[in-house]
Amino acid sequence: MHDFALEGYHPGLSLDCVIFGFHENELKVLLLKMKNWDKWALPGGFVPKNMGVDEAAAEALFERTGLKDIFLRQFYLFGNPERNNADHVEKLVKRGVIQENLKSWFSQRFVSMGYYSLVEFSKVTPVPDTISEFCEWKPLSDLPPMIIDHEEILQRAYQTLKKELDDEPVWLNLLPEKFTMTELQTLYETILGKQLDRRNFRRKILSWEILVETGERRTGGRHKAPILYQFDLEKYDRALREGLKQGW
Amino acid sequence: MHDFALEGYHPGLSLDCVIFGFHENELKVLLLKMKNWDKWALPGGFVPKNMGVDEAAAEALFERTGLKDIFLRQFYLFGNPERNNADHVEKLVKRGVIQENLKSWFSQRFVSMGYYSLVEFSKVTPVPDTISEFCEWKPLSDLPPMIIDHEEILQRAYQTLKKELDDEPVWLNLLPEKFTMTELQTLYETILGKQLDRRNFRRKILSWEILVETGERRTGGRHKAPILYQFDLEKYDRALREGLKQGW
DNA sequence: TCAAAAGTGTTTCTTTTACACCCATGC
DNA sequence: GCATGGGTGTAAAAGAAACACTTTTGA
Repeated sequence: MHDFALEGYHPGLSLDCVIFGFHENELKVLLLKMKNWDKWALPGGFVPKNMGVDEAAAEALFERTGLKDIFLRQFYLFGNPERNNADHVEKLVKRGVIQENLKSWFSQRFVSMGYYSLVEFSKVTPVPDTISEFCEWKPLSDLPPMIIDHEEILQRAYQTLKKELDDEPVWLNLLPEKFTMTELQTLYETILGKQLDRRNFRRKILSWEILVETGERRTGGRHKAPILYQFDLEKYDRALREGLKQGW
Repeated sequence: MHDFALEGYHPGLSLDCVIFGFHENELKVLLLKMKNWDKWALPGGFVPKNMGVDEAAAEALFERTGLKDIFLRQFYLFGNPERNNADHVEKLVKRGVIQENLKSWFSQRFVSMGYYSLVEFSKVTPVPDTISEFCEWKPLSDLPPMIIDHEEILQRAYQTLKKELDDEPVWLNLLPEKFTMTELQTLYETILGKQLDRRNFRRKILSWEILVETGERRTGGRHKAPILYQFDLEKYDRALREGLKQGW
C-alpha cells in the first residue's frame, strides 16, 4: 500500500474506468470487490504528478487487465462536491480497506474523470488492486451494490457507449481479431437491446467496407461453417476520410 | 484580485470555456485579451472547494457574459502535464498580469476541464476578468495568438460542436427566440462550412417538427417578409423520446 | 419597375425495410 | 436424416437529392 500523498499524486483528482467486455452474449463490466465489505467499485486510480491524465488511466487499465494499447476514452468529469463524503471514508477505514495514514488522502474532495474502455474479454486477466479483494466481470444486467456514485458513473458510460456505437465501429474493440457476422450482430443486439434483421444487418455492415473475409471459417458447430471476418484498419481510415456516416 | 489558494479553490483544477456566438454570418468566440501582452485567452476560472465543477463553469460563464441558464457542456479534460509550464507563469508575473503573491497558485500543475457554450450573441455583455484587459468576440476564421494550449482547446471544442450538430439541435442556443429559416440555414452552412439546398433544408428541419411558426414575419428587408419561427421545447422533448435520429 | 430574398413541388435516385428458401455441418 | 444456424435476393417504401419559377417587399 502506497502513501499516495507523499508519493506525489495530483491532488483532488481521481480516475474511474468502466471496462466493458462481451462474453456469452452479454455485456460485462470489470468490477472490484472491496475488502471486508459487500460493495463493489469501478477500477480507478490517481494521477501521478508527472503523468498525463489519459496516460494514468491507461496505466490503471493495464494494472487491472494486463492489457496495453486499449480503447480508452474520456466521457465525463464527475465534479459534484458531495460525491466523496466523510461517511464513506470512515467506512473505508473501519473495514480496514485503507489504513489510517491514508485517511487524509482519501478524505480530500475528489473530482473524478470517467473513462470507458472496450476490451476483448478473453484477453483480460483480472487483477485486484490494493483496496480490493478480487476483480471480476459482472453482467450489466445484474450489477452488485456499488460504492458512492459508481453505479451512476457506470450507467453514464453505458449511455455514451450506445451513442458512440451509432457514429463509429467502436465494437471492434470488444471482439477477437476474427469473428463471424452473427457474433457481431449479437453484440449489436446486446448493446442496443433489440433484435435486428440478419440479412439487412449483414448488408449494412458490409456496405461500410471496413471488414474483410479472412478466407477461414469457424468449424465445430452443428451447422454450416460461418465465414470469419476481420476488421481492416486501412479501409476504415479511408472510409472515415470519406465520411462514414454524415448528417448532412 | 483574489488570493485563490487561500480562498479555498480546488487545487490543480482549472476551467476553460469556449463560448460560441453567431453574428454577421460568422461563428465567433468570446476571448480575453491579456493585460500588457498581445496574447488572448479563453474565459475560464477555478473551482471553489464547495462548488460542483459544472456549477463553477456556469458561474464563470455568467461573469463573462452576464447570462444564466445557458447551454454549457463538458467536452474534454486537458490533462497533459506539460500544458502549464513555468515559462508561461514567469511571463504572467513579468508582464504584471498576475501579482507575485499568486505565483505559487499559478505555478501548480493544472488539469483543465474544457467546456463549450452556445449563447445568443446579442444578449452577451462581454466583461473582462481580473487578468485581462478586455473581452471581445473574435471570428473563428481569424483568431488572434493565444496563450499556452488555448487554441488547441478551442479547435477541439469546435470539432465537438460540429459533431453534436448532427445529433441534436444545439444550434437553437445560438439564435434569438424568433428567427427565419434562412437565418437557421446560414448558421448550419457556417458551422458545417458548406452550402445547402434551400428547399431540402427547409423540408428536413420542418420534418423534425420541433419548430413552430410564430405567425409573425420579419419586415424591413427589400424583399418578401420571411416567416419567423420559434423552437418548441415540448415538441422537441416528444421527438427525442420517439427518437429524433437513430442509427438503427 | 427592379433587385433581392422568400416561398413552394415534383421527379429521380438512393437507402431502408420486410420477408423466405436452400445450404452445410455434426450428431 | 434431421436439427441448427449460415448464406443469399428482391420488391416495396421511405428518404434524400436535384432542380426553377413565382411572390413580396423596399428603394
